[in-house]
Amino acid sequence: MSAEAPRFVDGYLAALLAQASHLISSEFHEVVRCHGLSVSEWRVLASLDGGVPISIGQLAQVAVLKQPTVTRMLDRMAAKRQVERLAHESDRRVTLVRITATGSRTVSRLIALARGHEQRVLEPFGLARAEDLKATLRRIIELHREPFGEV
Amino acid sequence: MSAEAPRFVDGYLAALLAQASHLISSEFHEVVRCHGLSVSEWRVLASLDGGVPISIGQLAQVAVLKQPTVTRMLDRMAAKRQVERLAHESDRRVTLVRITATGSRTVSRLIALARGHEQRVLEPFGLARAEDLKATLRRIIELHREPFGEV
DNA sequence: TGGCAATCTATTCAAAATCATGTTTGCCCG
DNA sequence: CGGGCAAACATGATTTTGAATAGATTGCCA
Repeated sequence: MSAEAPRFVDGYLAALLAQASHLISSEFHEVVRCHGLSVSEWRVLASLDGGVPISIGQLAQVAVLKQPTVTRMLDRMAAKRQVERLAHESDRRVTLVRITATGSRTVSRLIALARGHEQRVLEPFGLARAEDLKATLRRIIELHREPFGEV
Repeated sequence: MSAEAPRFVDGYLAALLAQASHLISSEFHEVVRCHGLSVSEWRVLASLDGGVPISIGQLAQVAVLKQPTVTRMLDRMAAKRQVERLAHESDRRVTLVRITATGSRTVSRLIALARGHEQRVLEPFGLARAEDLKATLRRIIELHREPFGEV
């Protein structure tokens, strides 16, 4: 019967997003480590999956990392032949990054596992509510991405 | 008319959560910095708001930080008289942490601003959809919190 | 066309986070 | 009781991160 004063963080959207993101990601990051990748490497490879080259800046945005972090990580990952840098055709300021066949093999396995994990996470909510959640998140992202964060 | 092959990360829940969390939080973190706090300090103070003492472990969970990080941060914040450590009555392994009056004043201002920011973020979605989002996030958190993460 | 602001990546270096481990306290059970 | 084990926080060593900045290239415009 005691009316617990609700904590600010239990109702604050940013806190809920951070907490949910952290809990869900952490679970899968154990799998990632078991496959010999760091969390950041997994993010980079997952972001590059599909084979379409993107710039370092875009990669940083998608992988939720800072540009200097990505630059350094690419050095290591290129040494391991997981990714490769290539020049932009018309703009020589830009360095494009592409996943290699080696990197692709690695990340394919992990993506399959990630899909399985995601499915287990979303199972209690049902398809409709799961899609609704994703749609809302996508809309939030769309509304808050850097004004000119086009592809 | 070209059917773009959808990127994995555009449909992957963990990626959507991370991206949304990052974008929303980052926006407000600029305000935090302007008030002379680091992002982690803001998280700690916001987590302690309300005045109820909690353990360092709990604080780490709520603030989405590791225990050693919190321990060291508390040293600095205690020196600035924003928080204080106190002993647990019955279990001397536990260190409880409480926000001070000073810390409370600081965080109150920020919380007011955070509520304003949150409102602007959620405005495009309407009250019902906003509450629905929060409810889903809370349920995800509940389902994935450490088995015995009781208060 | 020359020059200047803007854009993009690399680099630097100090601060912060993290892993592994140590220390203290509590708990359980023979 | 007391030894073994687990929990909670602190600490030490190392890695990672990030803000600031440099370097290189491009776009703009007078």
